[in-house]
Amino acid sequence: MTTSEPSAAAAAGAPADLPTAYDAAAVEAHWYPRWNDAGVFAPDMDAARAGNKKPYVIMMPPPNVTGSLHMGHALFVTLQDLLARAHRMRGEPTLWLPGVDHAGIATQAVVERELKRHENKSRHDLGREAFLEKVWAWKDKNGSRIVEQLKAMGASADWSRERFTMDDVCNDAVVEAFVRLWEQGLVYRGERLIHWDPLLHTSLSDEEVEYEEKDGELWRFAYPLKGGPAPDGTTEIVVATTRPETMLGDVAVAVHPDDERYRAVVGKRLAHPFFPDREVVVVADAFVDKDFGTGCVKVTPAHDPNDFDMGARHRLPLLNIFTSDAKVNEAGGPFAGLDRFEARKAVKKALDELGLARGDQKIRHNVTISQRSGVVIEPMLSRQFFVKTGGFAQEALELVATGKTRILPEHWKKTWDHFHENIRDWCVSRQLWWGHRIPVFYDLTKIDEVIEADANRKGRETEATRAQADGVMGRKLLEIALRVVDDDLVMGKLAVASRENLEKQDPARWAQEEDVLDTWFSSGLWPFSTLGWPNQTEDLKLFYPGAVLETGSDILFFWVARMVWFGKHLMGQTPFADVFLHSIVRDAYGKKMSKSEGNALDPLDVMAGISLADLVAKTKTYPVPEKKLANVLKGIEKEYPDGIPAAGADGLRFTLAALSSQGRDVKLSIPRAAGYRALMNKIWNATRFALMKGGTQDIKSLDAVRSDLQLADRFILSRLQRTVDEVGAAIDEYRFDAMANAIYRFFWNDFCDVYIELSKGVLEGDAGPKKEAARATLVHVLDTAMRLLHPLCPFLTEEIWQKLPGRASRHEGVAFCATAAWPVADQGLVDDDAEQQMQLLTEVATLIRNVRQESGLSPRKPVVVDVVCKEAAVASTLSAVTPLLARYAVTEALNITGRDGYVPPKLAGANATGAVEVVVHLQGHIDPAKEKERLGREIGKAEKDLAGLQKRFDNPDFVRGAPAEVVAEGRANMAALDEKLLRLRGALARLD
RNA sequence: GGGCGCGUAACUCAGCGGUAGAGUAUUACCUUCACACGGUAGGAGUCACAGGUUCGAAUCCUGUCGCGCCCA
Repeated sequence: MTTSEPSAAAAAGAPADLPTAYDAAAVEAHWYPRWNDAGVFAPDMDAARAGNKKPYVIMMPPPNVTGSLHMGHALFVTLQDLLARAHRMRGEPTLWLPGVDHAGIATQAVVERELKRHENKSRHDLGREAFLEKVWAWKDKNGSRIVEQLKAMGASADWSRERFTMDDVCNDAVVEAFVRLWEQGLVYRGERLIHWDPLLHTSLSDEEVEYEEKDGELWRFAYPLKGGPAPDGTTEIVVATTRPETMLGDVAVAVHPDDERYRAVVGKRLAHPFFPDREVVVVADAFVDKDFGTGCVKVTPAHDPNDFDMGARHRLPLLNIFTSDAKVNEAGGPFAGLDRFEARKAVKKALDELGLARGDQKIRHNVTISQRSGVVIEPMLSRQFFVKTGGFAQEALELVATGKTRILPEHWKKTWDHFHENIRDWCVSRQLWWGHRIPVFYDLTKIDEVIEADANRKGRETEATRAQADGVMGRKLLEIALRVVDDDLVMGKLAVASRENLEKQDPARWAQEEDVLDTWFSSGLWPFSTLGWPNQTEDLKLFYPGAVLETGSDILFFWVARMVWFGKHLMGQTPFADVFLHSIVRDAYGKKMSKSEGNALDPLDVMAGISLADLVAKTKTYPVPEKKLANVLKGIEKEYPDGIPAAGADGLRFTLAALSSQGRDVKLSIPRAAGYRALMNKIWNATRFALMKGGTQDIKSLDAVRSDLQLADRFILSRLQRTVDEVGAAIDEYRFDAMANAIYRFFWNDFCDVYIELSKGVLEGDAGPKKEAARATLVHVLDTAMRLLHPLCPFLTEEIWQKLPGRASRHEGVAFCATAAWPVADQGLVDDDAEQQMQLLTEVATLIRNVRQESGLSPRKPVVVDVVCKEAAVASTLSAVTPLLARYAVTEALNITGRDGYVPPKLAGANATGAVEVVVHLQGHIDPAKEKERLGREIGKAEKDLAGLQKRFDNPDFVRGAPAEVVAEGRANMAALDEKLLRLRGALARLD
């Protein structure tokens, strides 16, 4: 590293040549590679090894390789980068580890779609190996886009440690984790009802499905009783269903045990209209809702979760009626081959023709939708691999309950608990190719033995024994065996989990499981797989566990929970002390941003700016439904009539942080972003001012001028210390909005509006200690403020910090703002007196400005003003700063006087607080009528305030019950208002 | 059906027991030599509604309505 690194603009010439507007794009392009090349983003390994300061570690939530930057990414980059940069500046060895996720289903779907479009082939046409080659090629070509975009936002992640969930390091961790869980009995293979996506041909986890409320039809039909009427004369049972086609798989009808209406039929047999020899029995089960529909529920255990449970309770058979495409299979007799929705029509028609239809009614009901493909999920009975979640859930609940892992904002704790208290085992196998192939191997030499054992146990021949008899062998036989043989036999005799690829070693004997693991299995290992686990690497020792996991609340279950389970189980401790969940970025109307809604804003467009025309053109490329498009475009034209102005990376970051409160969503407001973008420019120009007016030569250190500091200097330095504390606390509490606001207030209101305005006089005046003090203060404040703002706005602050004169002596051997020391408040500079005096000064100035402005005086017209003080202390305070006040309020002559013997001029405008009355000489300018009107308004306001206060004091309990200081404050305010009113009324009287 | 969050100025949001705040927008004036992505001054809110607790409620409690999200 070198301190003589010239910045782009510094090289361009003298500070006075700085452009008058901040050019974000140029600055951003300039600094990012310099930081990166200098190794700023990597943790300080020596410090980490020394162990004096605890390393600060954040694992970046790996974006999908298929993805491109969206607002959710922009938000997490902003917040995580902010944390990483702040802690790095605090001297903590900081690791922010980035990476990308292979995103199994999403990526495979994208490549399959491309394959179909360009070559009109399916993945099966290519075969597993060739297809995977395609996916890897696609990943290599497109996978870096998202990384480049993260960098464009300023992400100070350690790219030298970047990981991919399917690289060798992560892959080893997945295999190791799976094998361990298998050996511990925490993974099992079993036949369960799972969510089946008939389009993607794979199982999904409980978390990968969504429920959508839709209009539907509750359709009724009758099952006739077998063997004649029941004792009470009942001849049929009418059931109501939204899925008539599933009656092909019905094995029972259930009624509530307490339901008088059906007491006589419980235990009776019903006639299945299409399968006379099939048993359909009436059972009593408390699950049934007596008041829903007819109070009778058809039971299809193989295609409905509730029915599955009921089936288990009543030992009912499972009858699968669908193929993997969700078409009716051979069990559906005459309906075999029909798609489930066609089958619905056909079944209804057939039942109608049999005279069994019993009417219908409209109903709103929930339909289960695949989050991945959007099609209706089919609950299917299937053999899959599951992770036992009971133990993990207990540990997860405990970690959070005891505070070993904190979930923030706290209201998410309940959601966490609820999820873990109701969790079911996790289906981790996916019928995909892209992903981690499950490291389970089947021993082909044992197939015959296992099949026979299975048949013996069942006491009948099976599909497998028949296949054996037909001479089927090897993998073909394995496939059948895996479908048929009891799972405990497979687990116990046929299958092993192995770290070695047994199939590669001995393909004649071993065959690897075809399925891959759920993407979240590998993501769950992310906090330690990325550090080299299971190898005991130095990184793993130094950087596990992490400090905080920052991510979107939408993946609390998918990801965070899994990391906690695996981290606790495999590493022995929670992977992070804090979980901070940021809100979901929504549009101005609170809708989730989504391309198909047409309301997605591209962070890059907000950074670089985009015209209305381009924005419209871009939206047209989004998959917005035809019907909606016109409305969406109209909305855009209304929302962004002038397009979106370029906010720069820093502007976007500041906006996202400022808007990220503790609520549940962030509504991105472009007008508000414009305000924060203006702040960037304001900061830039304040720097221009400092360099132009303060000069760059021989800036003294603050210590050297400490005894020469004037009121304005002391004021801004005091405010700076408070801001340093506020910002530090805000970061520690994850109150990023508070951080942004504290800086905004300090920079705009305190530094620019007050300090710079007041220091102009000194800076333009003669050389001397006061000027030296002001120059030193100016630079010191900018230097500190830039470091304070750096985590949030790294580019702007680096650019400015580099330009500040005397930097080398203040920060010896430090090359970047990014590596400079984090500001620490100097309590010796906190100065209540200075702040109070400055407040008095600005108040008085505002009184004067108010009078002159409301009187219609030209702002540049100097006026004569008397400031009449009630107390001598106030008078002396103001007298000491007369030049400042005169400048601030643009007065020609300023007379600070006591009240005794003061005679106001005949024609004057007046204003007052409790402490002072300002009298503005207005001869020749005044319109007495207007002035009276203005005074009347002022009096009215004061009276209203006074009345409010008076009301409190009218209640005797207030004085008795309220704390003394509140009462005292109220009294003081009342006295001040009384005084103010007295002065204003006096001024009004003088005008008559 | 259960849970969570939110309803404060025209918009986006802070405040969460002591007389209502910010940014944007808006009105008037200002091409003042850091910045018109600017300055100065102003206008703008029965803090969703109804009860309750309290000397005092936007803030705590209960209920109602509306919006959003999550889980069944």
